[in-house]
Amino acid sequence: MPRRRTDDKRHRILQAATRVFARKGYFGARVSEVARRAGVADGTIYLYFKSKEDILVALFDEVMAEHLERGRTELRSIHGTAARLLAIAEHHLRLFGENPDLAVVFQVELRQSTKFLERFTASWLQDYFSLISGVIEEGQREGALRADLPRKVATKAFFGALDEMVTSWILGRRDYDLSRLALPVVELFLRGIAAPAAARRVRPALAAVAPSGGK
Amino acid sequence: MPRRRTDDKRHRILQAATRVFARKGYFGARVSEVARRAGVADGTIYLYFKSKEDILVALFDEVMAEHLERGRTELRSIHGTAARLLAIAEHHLRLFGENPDLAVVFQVELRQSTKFLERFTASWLQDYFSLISGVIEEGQREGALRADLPRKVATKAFFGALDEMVTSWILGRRDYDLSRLALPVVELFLRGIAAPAAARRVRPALAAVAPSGGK
Amino acid sequence: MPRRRTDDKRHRILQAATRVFARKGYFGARVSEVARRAGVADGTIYLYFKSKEDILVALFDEVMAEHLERGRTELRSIHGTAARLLAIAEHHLRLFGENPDLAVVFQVELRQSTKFLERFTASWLQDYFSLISGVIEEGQREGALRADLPRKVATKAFFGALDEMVTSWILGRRDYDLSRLALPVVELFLRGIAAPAAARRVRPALAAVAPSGGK
Amino acid sequence: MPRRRTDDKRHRILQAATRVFARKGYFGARVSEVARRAGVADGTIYLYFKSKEDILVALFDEVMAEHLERGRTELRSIHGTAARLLAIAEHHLRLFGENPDLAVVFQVELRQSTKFLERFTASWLQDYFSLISGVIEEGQREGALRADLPRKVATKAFFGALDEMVTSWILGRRDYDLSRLALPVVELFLRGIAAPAAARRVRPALAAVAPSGGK
DNA sequence: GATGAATGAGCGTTCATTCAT
DNA sequence: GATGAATGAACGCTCATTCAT
Repeated sequence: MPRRRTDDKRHRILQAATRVFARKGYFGARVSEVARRAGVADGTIYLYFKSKEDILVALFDEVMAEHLERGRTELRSIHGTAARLLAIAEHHLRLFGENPDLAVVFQVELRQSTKFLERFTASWLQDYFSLISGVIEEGQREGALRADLPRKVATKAFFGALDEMVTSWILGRRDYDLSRLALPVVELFLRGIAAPAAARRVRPALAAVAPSGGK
Repeated sequence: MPRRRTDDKRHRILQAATRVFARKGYFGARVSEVARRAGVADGTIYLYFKSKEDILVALFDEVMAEHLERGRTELRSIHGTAARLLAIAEHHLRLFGENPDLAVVFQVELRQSTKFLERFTASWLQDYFSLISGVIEEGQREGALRADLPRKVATKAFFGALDEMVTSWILGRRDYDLSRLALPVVELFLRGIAAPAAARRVRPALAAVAPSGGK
Repeated sequence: MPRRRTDDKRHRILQAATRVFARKGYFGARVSEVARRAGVADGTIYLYFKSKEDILVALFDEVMAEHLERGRTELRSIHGTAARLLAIAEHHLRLFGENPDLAVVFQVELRQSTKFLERFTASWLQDYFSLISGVIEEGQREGALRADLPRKVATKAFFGALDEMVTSWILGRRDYDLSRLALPVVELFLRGIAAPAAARRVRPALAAVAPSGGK
Repeated sequence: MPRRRTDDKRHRILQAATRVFARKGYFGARVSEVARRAGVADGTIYLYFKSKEDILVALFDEVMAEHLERGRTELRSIHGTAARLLAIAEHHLRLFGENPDLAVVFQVELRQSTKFLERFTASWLQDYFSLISGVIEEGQREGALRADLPRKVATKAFFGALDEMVTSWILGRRDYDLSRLALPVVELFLRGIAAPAAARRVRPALAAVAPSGGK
């Protein structure tokens, strides 16, 4: 598949931007540094992107489009709720574990302002939540998952847990394989951390203390 | 404990900063706007804070110090792992649910750059993680919690889930009581989402598909 | 009349701008050069003016307001159409003859774009035309001036003649006193250049050749 | 005289430039817009013109060369000072009245900087002034025009009057035939605006008030 | 000749910070 | 302590011009 010279240049700019945004932060990043690293002139950037912000947006849109597409494709051949959730988790953790710069951009830089975050939430995060939520719903229909927990909360908790794994890894020494955490996260999500013997007492215990327990 | 007039000014600056940072983002916020809103001159800000960044750091340090202190105090009078986790979750969600501007600053603005995020992780997040981790450890010692899950992963997952509740709430319409989510989050954390009958099959099912399952 | 420090600074910026705009042209002028010449920092300019363009506009508005005001005041004590027209002409030519930089800005830089020119026409030029036109009208009422020429054309011709004196002087060696031209210009305007004996034949002669002569 | 294909392209560029310069101003005009409008590639412009500035210069040189040439030719068959001045005025006003874009460029854009204006003055304006001045001189020799007015001042006044007719027309609604003004302008130039009875008193009246009257 | 992608110098403007009052 | 006018370094972006094809 031959790439047009043009696509190559665009790609190099995105790569350079990922690197620079990850190291300096979006606001700290200089367009001229992105250009230098991409091996193009400053002005060339503006032949491919409308503005500095547009680079960030394109970066995230394109990565996410591909990530989601791959996720959906893979899920087609995987059956069973547990296996599917594990696949999602591994995908997620692998994507960022293998691209730490990308991880930094997604975990940190993209959340720079509610503006970006809202855009990001409005587009791919919704899709991602749908993907997860769909798997959960299916599990509930099949009886593999409990139906007495709000699905939305469960979806967010699952995503939040994965997200925090990535964030912690990024900010830490990154000296372990991030995707290895998929298994414990999914297991925790499915079985909880309560000891089996204690599990049946969880609900009454919580009900006793929760401020809304009386309702 | 009488407050000096001076402390009042400092406090007003922090309040104004919370508001402005929440609305405009840290980089979009203007020191002069913070000053205006605080009812002081631009230069006055620098009598109380070293720099714009210092305002953000002070903001977060002080809020967190108080939050953690209150959390620790409260935990002394609460017993039982489930109840303690619920207390932490409620505390967390109530703090931000009652202070949306603060929530925006903590969820979004503080994560603007790895620099801030690292500082934030290095200080109070470590303490917060210790608090959670301590409760989990105690639960494991007492037999209330399983010990076959990495405690660190569980801690991060718990925090990540809470964090995501806050982020979603901020970015959404904020038309529900955030702290109400404490109960389902804790219950999910403790019991998992797998149906009781299916729960015992989770581990073998995962082991069968996990790439690292053979280990 | 004590000047506030602030007014002094503003004034210095306008003076510096006049100089720089005259020498380099508006587009060729650098804001930093204006600042340097005014002895202020670049940013200080923006405490007094909204933008580079605003400097030009303020320059012209203020000079013209003063010029017109003085012109109107002086005319009050001058009687007779010829004397009044002469006063206007001398005022005009003296203003620019004594301030060549100002002249350059007004004759050249201000006409840089229809945008400026329209603004300039809409505001003070209208007033200036009214001033001239008023004197002509009065002369016609008093019988000192012919009424068989369109007053608007006469007004523009008078102004155009003065304007061209200034432009030519600016572009030339400036080695004569510009205001000395007031007298011949006014005399020409009043009596025309035709020899008295030939004057009465002008109209028939023109009528014979003018394309619209038949009407 | 067959035109090479090449000349056509050059011509289209000049036409496009006239349009764009008139609408956006020289500095506001983009070379790429001129290219687009001319239907050529950006780079092609530089095969025909050395620079953006060169386009403007060529535009004006070529229009003026043709205008002057036509003017001179026409004057050969016109006799009588009044008729000749009228011919010049009509030519002038018709040229611009029929080409408003050209008028804008000549009245406004060309005067953008002393640099352009000086060049313009040095070349064709001198020729134009010579043309007018020649007619006046001839008139004076023949006794049709007074000789007691500085010829240079009269020339500039005549040109200035025409010039102002064009400028006013451009900036106004352009809802009348510009060339119709030739007749009143020439008549004014020849006979002046003073009422015949008052005309003989003009000189003494002016002498009485002119600051240089005592000389 | 013609193209148009690429270049990179250049500048108006912003705003955190300072400091004379 | 408090002020707010002044500072000036810093940068995203534009666009006339070039040149490999």
